[in-house]
Amino acid sequence: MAPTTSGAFTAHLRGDGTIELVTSSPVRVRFAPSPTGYLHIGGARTALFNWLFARQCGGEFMLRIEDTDSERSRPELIDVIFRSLEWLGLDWDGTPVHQSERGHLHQAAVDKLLGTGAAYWCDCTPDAVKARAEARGGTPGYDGFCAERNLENGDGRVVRFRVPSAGSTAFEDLIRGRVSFENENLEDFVILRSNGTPMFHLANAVDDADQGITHVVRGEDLINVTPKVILIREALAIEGDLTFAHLPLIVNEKRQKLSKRRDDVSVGDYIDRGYLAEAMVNYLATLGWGPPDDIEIRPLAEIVSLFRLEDVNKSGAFFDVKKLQHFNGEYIRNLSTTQFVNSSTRWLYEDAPWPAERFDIATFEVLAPLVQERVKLLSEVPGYVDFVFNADPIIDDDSWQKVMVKGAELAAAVLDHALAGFADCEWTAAGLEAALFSYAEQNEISKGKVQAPVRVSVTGRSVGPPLFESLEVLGRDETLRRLNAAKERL
RNA sequence: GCCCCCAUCGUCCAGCGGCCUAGGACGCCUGCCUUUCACGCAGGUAACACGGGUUCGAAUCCCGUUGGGGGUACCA
Repeated sequence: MAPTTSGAFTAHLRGDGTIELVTSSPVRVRFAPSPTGYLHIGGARTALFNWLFARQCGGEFMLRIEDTDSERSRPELIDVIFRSLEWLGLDWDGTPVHQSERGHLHQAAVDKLLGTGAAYWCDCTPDAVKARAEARGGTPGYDGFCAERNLENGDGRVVRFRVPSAGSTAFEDLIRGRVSFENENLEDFVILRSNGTPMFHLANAVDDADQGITHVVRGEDLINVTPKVILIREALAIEGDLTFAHLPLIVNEKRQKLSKRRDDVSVGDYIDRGYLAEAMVNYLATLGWGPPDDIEIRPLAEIVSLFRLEDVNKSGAFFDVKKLQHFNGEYIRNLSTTQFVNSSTRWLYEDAPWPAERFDIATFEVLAPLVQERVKLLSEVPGYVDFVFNADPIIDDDSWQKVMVKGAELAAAVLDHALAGFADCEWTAAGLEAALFSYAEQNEISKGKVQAPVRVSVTGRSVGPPLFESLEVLGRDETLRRLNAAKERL
């Protein structure tokens, strides 16, 4: 059960570039989103797996906002990301760190690398780099043009890391085993932009060390940047081990990495559609991992204790909304009625398909249990009760066509029977049932066929909550009025 | 092109050399239950990419092929 740890000491980089070793909790992970978009499914899964790993072994789950690219970062999104994590229930430890506020640490690291010759200034423009690459034969990448020019700081210049020309850089990945890169395939990459801000690799290496991170759990799309981070750590003489675990990507139906613009994957959108956080988290946990006993739907606490980072899959997982919906339906049905009513609030009051003044919570509460066992998404709730809160039912054309037009003869007879029977029957579900189904018995017609015209007349649709309970809530006068209206429309 | 990773039902997981005539879940199909729908219940459909090894024995180990994905930025 014990997670792989790096021991009780963690390298800590001081502002002046020197290193100190500090004791720390055995495991400390971080989720490090870049505020260039909303939190999406992939990020949520990465956060979840980090969180599960930390919570399971009593470690710490930190947050770090990677906003070193001022051009792309959108500060207003940071709060959206926090709120999405809160919605998911992934609580974090300590105060979130913003990389943009730690420029001095990054600068100190760059200075140190410059001082030891592990990095150098470069005045090549991207265009020049590309032009030389094409002249060489199309192999992309920087050619080390400025490596021995001993340039000083200057306008428009960047700092590049001097990658060893020989040897290889490898690391042990908890999920993938040993991953190795030949250094000759790594170009001298930029660590400090010409505008003075640090690049991702540099800030990442420095901050992981400074925050005492022990395990880096992230998407596989970042696996190729790992050797660069390791090279930087080595050049900075950062001690202590960093264990990596690269998670398989979550993919779309074309088996490509989920993309914010191409795929519909914002966590916020799923909140809006009526998914429960518990269902989302539970489903996400089954993407790339499965419990040993094959029981997929279960409390988070159990997942926390069963989860093993080492058991995570290596291959990409398709985000199957159908299966998510099934999970959601299960979670909705497991709610208490009160919880269900509370969870439905925004669909009852905000974008409800009825005039606000006609809505009555007490009436809804009567129907709620019947609705609860039928919906897979909370956004479906209004569709089951709108007939009560609208002055007239919204007639569904297909339903009307099928039941009231094609079955016009039966519909007319049933309506007459209902009108007569409902006029003085006991106004309870049982009383209504007896009054209507006496027609089915007398004429030897299935109850299903008999209830259909009444349902369509009163609710507008051929599907919905149980009919007699619905009528009971609607009331005698309104029911008779709608039955008459439908009869005239026949 | 080059680098890295991956490969079991349509999909998500189980399987870690014999318990596999490959198990569970979603989906789909059948039936039952039933006032519609949904739930529930009982069934069914459907996979070890291919080729070589290793081994008494391979879905499981090794190599290759093919296929897929990720990366290849002064994004992260």
